[in-house]
Amino acid sequence: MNIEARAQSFEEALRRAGVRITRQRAALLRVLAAAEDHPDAAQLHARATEAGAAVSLATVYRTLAALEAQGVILKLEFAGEPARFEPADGSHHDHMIDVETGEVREFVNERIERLQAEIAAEMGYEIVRHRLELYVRRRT
Amino acid sequence: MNIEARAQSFEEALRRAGVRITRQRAALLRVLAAAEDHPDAAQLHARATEAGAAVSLATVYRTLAALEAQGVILKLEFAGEPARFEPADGSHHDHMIDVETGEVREFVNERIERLQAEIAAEMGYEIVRHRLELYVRRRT
DNA sequence: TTTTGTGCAAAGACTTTGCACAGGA
DNA sequence: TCCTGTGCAAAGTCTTTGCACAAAA
Repeated sequence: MNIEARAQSFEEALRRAGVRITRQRAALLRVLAAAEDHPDAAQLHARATEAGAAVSLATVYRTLAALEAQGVILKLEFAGEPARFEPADGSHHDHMIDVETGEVREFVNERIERLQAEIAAEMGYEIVRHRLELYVRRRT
Repeated sequence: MNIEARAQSFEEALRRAGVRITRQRAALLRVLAAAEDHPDAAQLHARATEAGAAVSLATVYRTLAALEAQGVILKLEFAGEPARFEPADGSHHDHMIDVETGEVREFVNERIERLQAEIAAEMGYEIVRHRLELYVRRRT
């Protein structure tokens, strides 16, 4: 999905929620749509500013909250750092964080997903959501 | 392991680190050793106070940091709540959080552990630590 | 025009820290 | 005695919010 199309789908999601598309939000949606990493609120704010669209940090947080409520972005809360955000288009995946560089990589493993569901079921629960993060170091 | 024995092992760990055992720390270690749930700093503070041992919240945080640095307790950072702590005696386990009640249950699954290591290895990494949390709801 | 959004600064939640005094070893 | 620990309050970090003004629809 290209950047503009993704930004459009963010706009639709917000409109669906009865939220207005303002200059600030439009700019922020494009910054988010273009992000290939997993930026935090401050980084998104900086990128929007850099792109010439002044947006206050408060608005960044408010817009992120609205997008998250609509389920079009995901909030990632890794250990000991500010929350990061990513578009929620694709399929579910988990994260691997390089403790040396801070780089985040995504991965999926069907077997792990299945095992999680089984474990929960055995204990009498169903999974609402889960969080699996591998903090890793490059092998030498 | 009974409470006193566990508290003793905490003391030893601190002494090994060249940390003094003060009245406050001794009290806190006992509160921690007795905890069967996964209390946060404020709860530990309240329990110590209730037990008649006044400890400031700052000291609670400082002592928890020292214990964590020694590896005898683990800091759990679940989504959207203050950090919780648990003794690190037993074997490794992951956590299942009931989103309705906040109750935390522990579980282990050897297969998931192995799969995680495999995934990391395939991508050229080794795991430093990991975090697996299932946010669940009781099945109806 | 009506209603929601924005920016700012203040407040909030959790955690850490500087400093002067207290108290372990 | 010497040096670390303690309590307090202040500061720090990330995030949310009240309010008056601005701007979508």
